[in-house]
Amino acid sequence: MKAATIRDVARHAQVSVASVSRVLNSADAVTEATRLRVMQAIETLRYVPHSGARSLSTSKTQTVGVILPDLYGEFFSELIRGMDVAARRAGYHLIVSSSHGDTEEVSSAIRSMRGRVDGLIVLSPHIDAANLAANLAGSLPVLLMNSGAVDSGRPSIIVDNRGGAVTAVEHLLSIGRRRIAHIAGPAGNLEAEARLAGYLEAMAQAGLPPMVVQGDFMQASGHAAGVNLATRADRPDGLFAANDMMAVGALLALQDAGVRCPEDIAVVGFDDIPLAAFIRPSLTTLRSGVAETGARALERLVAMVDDPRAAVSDTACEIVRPELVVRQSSTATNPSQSTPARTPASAPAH
Amino acid sequence: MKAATIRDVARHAQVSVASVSRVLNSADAVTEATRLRVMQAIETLRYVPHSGARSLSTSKTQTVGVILPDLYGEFFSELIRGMDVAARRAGYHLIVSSSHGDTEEVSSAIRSMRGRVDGLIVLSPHIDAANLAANLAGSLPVLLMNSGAVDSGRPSIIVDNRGGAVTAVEHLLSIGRRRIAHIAGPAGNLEAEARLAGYLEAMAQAGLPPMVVQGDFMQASGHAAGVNLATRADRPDGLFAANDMMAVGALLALQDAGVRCPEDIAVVGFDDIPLAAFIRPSLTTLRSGVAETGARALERLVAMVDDPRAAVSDTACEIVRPELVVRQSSTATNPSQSTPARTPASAPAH
DNA sequence: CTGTTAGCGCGTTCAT
DNA sequence: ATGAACGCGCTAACAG
Repeated sequence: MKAATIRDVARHAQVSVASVSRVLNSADAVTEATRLRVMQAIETLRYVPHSGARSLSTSKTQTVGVILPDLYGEFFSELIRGMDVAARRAGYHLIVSSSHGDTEEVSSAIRSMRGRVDGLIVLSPHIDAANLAANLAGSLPVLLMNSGAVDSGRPSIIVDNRGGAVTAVEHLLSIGRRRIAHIAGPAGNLEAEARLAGYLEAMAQAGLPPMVVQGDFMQASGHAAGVNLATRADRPDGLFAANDMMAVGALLALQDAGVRCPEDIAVVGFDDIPLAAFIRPSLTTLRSGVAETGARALERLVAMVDDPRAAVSDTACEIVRPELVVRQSSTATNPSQSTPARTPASAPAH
Repeated sequence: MKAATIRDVARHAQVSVASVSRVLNSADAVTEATRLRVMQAIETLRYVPHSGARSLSTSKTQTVGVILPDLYGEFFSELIRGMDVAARRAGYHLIVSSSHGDTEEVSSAIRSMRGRVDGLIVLSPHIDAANLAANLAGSLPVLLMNSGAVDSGRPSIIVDNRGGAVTAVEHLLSIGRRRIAHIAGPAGNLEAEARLAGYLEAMAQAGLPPMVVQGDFMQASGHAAGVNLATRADRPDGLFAANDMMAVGALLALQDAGVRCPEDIAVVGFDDIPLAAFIRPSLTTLRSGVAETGARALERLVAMVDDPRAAVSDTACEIVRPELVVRQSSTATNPSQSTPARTPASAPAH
């Protein structure tokens, strides 16, 4: 018992396939009589349109592909959640594809998307991967995220990582911290590098020596860095981690080592994943609105898909300025230099 | 400049489309000479097969759909991550569809999948939604998850929620707790109800009166429940929350109210989401291996898709027995009734 | 208002 | 070994 096709319905309703198609998705005038007969046939045959066939005919899949480097952690889940709500609002489906480490995998993933999606959202924090993606996509609309290529001339959304990092350091300075360390993200990752650059810039600006520990965005590396920092002779009194996961890892390591936060060391993360508000002390961080950004990305891509003109005219690189969210982990302990707790402050423009 | 089709390649290589198709995906003998010419043409034309057209022709999409009630929280992100790795390993794509509250939305979502996927994984914790899904899918293979229908005769994977709940309560009893409360999940949710049933059963077994506070699986409801419990005259000394998110919410509320954990109240959650290990005190919980279960689900579905015989013979309902993971939140404080910390114990079979 | 027909891009017999 | 032709299920011109 195979699924019924439009022809089965037509035969059963004693009409042509065109008429069936019309009652299904056309505003074209159709006699109420035939409309009823068709509906009746659809009902009894339990007919459901074959979207694959429809896609081939209309060359529209109502689906967008999302290429991700990874799927681990709350950052990505929030991102997908944001895209998902926007997608269902626009009547689109979402096909996710992750774990694309090297360039080769990314290109293969993109190729396999052809004829399957109407557009692509590509998250590629590695050099060239973004442009590569845009090229490989052929005529498919592509929206780049966090590609680091601010002036690529391609539709993209990027977070002001450098500016956010500067804000983080300035915040730590404002509560009297001077020995500020940084846990960096993985080398080669454009976002990690931009955050490192911002940190270095702000430290230099303040005339302070930088103190960088290597990490890889994962919680474990943050923990290792925390252990490292806790036992140093020149233990820092401030810490800016390149993302929240590492900040949390460091926080736990410091606490286990008996270092108090924020008294002994104030900690700032990046992303504002939900977890940041749950741990104790709650984590000061830079909120980039992950879910909202994901939704925004999908909306822009859909606009490009729906309107070919938008696809060519949209050459904008939208920049998301992260917002400082002060929580317990960096609450001022020195009354003379206090910062209002839990009051989000806008990040300065850069 | 539109994308090249197989015909363009054929013309450019001076061969028929059949030959092009052969070099692409057939082991059929093809002259090395023509093979080279075709490859050459593909290269210069930057030809990429149109998977939509291929799907229509082969009636195989190499894609599976995942229908979820929600996409919020680490539970679902872990689930998708597990499915994603299994999918890419099997050469399949993943199309996710969430936010399906009522039955109507679920049915609509399933309908829109026809002709787009080769099979469906449906997570529907509401009554009938599961069977509904299986019916609506027509001839599509469907794998049900956490449907609560143990004996539906349909391929499914369900967690032994009742058994896990019993284990949780028995654990609390084993460390000397007697006034054990439960934060329940949303009414109508089969998983929540099974966990509640297990709690009630274990309490009755121990001859203790139940104490249930209503929740909805979200962190906020756990927090509210925590506030409630903290101020009660008969404040409990043990707490079993229907999932980790609520357990964490309750934990924070209790701490803010000055109630110590585990000294004053021991807490146990359910799921073992990553967050459970990060908070302090770390959370004792029942691990169901969310990512692994997701991967397993996808593998079974793919088996059904690849082998029609499997699709009919596979009528098994795989049961996942959650494993107790003891962490700080329930570490025995009474030396005479200690439980080894951080040593996972197998859940008893039921 | 309705039916016929030609594609959409590709896989696949069936001849040659 | 290779090519011509048909079909997958549906939409959209074009006639009638």
